[in-house]
Amino acid sequence: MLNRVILIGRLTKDPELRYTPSGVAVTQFTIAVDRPFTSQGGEREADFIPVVTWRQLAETCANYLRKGRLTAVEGRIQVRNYENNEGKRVYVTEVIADNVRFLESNREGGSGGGGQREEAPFGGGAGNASRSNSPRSNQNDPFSDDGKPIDISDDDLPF
Amino acid sequence: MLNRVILIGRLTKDPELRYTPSGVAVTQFTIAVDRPFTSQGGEREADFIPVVTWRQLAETCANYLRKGRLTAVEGRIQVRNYENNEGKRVYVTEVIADNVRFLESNREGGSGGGGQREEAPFGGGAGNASRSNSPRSNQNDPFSDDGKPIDISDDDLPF
Amino acid sequence: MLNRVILIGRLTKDPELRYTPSGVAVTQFTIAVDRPFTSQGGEREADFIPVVTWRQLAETCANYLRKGRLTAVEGRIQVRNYENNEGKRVYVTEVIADNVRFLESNREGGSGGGGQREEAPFGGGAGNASRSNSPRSNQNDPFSDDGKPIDISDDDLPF
Amino acid sequence: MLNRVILIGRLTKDPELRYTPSGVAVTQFTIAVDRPFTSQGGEREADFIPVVTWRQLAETCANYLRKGRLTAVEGRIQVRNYENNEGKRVYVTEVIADNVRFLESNREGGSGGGGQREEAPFGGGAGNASRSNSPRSNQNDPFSDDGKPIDISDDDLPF
DNA sequence: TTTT
DNA sequence: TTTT
Repeated sequence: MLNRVILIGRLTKDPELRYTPSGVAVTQFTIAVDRPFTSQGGEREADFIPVVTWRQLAETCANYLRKGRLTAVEGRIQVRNYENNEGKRVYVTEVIADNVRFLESNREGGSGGGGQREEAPFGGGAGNASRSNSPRSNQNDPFSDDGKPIDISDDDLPF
Repeated sequence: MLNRVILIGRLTKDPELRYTPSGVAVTQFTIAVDRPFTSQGGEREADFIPVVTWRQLAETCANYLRKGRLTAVEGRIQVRNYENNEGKRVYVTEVIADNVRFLESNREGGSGGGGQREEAPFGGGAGNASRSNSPRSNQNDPFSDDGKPIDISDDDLPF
Repeated sequence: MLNRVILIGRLTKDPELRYTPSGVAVTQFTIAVDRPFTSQGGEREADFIPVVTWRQLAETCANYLRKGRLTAVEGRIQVRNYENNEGKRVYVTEVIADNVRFLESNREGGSGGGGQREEAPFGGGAGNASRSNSPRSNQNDPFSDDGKPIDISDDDLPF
Repeated sequence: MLNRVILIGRLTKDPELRYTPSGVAVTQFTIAVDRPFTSQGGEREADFIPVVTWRQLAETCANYLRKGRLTAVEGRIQVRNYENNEGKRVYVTEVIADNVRFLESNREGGSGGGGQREEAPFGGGAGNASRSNSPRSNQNDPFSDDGKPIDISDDDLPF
């Protein structure tokens, strides 16, 4: 009846833009959110939370977000489940974002390589960009159950 | 850096109160939150979100919450992971609640059987109750990976 | 850059539906939210927070909300200011709601008098109702600075 | 019953640290939060929202926050009211923060003058600093009704 | 596996 | 000015 999440953290990798069979943009990334306390052993800990954005917001995120960037995410928790190849039900919890704020537009030093270097639109979070992303292995993708290709279908389209 | 969740929904079952080896109370339940839209097929859908409470809040929740009750939960997303008996890493996402509001204190008609019928404290959510809960099978526990007993240890203690 | 409010409380009165000069619906009400602690003197206290809804949500709120009803409100804080008749700048803080959940659809006993008794749509908060509201004096309107008629113009239209 | 606010914006001035008669630290500042849309005239607009922090968080904010810094604030809405010198009731709405995150620890260029230049503690938001702040005119203080000294008393102490 |  |  009400389901609201707000996160501030840093991207663990560059975002992944894909398209559903019918051509709708989806971007996934993981945000690392430091916990407000240390573990019993005294180490800093973080939660690694998968985030999904759709349509224009997906394009904008793919365009402007990069690994390491401080980012605010607003959305709702979604719990999907599917049967894996061993016939076992697997639960996947993600945040479906409807608002993403880029809190660092251009990180000093950049993320090293020869990536795109686009400026975020004024204020962050809005925009209407398109982008042809290079293919990428999703071997360590937190969204996919290993051995099973990730499950993006038009059935998952929210709103 | 910031991690905040607010949910309003209904309990899918009575809550489960347990104790860590060192005697700290933990209560788990699942809250069903209706999505704000229907699926492509036109059915109403819901997300089933696991919630964990600790210490005194755990005792209060075990005392006053029951299956079907409308409840507000405030907390943060936590992603735990462990290796299951096949050596595979399993991710468990839960909401660690620090505030729970009982939006229906005594449901008309009750939940049928001969359960406890305690009144919630004025305003809901506060209180300082204790309770000796009868043992309960955790066969259908949504928190446990089947075949693996649930993993409540003092290491999970937050705050 | 991000501005999010979630409130659960009770309406202090029936909501007030009006229309801007160009015919856009606006509904205002005040929600009383109990504080989580008592005052130094030991009394329970509450904050009385003005809420504004626009367009279809305004119509639905006017139709289904009534004094005393437990209600969840999601929106953003807005601070308006204007010059009053003594030339002094007055600040008005309101929550502009984009999501309202009716947590009690039909209160047992009703609100006494011969008011409307409409049932909320399944799940609350959605719906597409229209309603011809009778004129109402705004003598005790919490939104108006006394002596000054309330200031609803098309300039205030959000989104 | 539930009252939660999350804001991300920039400080309009350096924060103001004071002490109640009994010696409790209070820090006030205003955060400017850009609206997600432009006004009818096409200008960017913002809400200027007063924030209050108490005790140790007050000391930390006074120590590390400065005019212009991007900041996340988590708290609750509080509506105080008092009678002004003309016998009129004045309502003051503030966000009482219980969590503040410093999203920019040391702004490039600084705020010009010869202010303190302390580094924020790792991660922002924690800390236990003390500071003797120089007196400051509160002529444009959004918290004070002009002509009336600001009203910080031990009665306002939350939690 | 699920609540109304 | 206020809700239960």
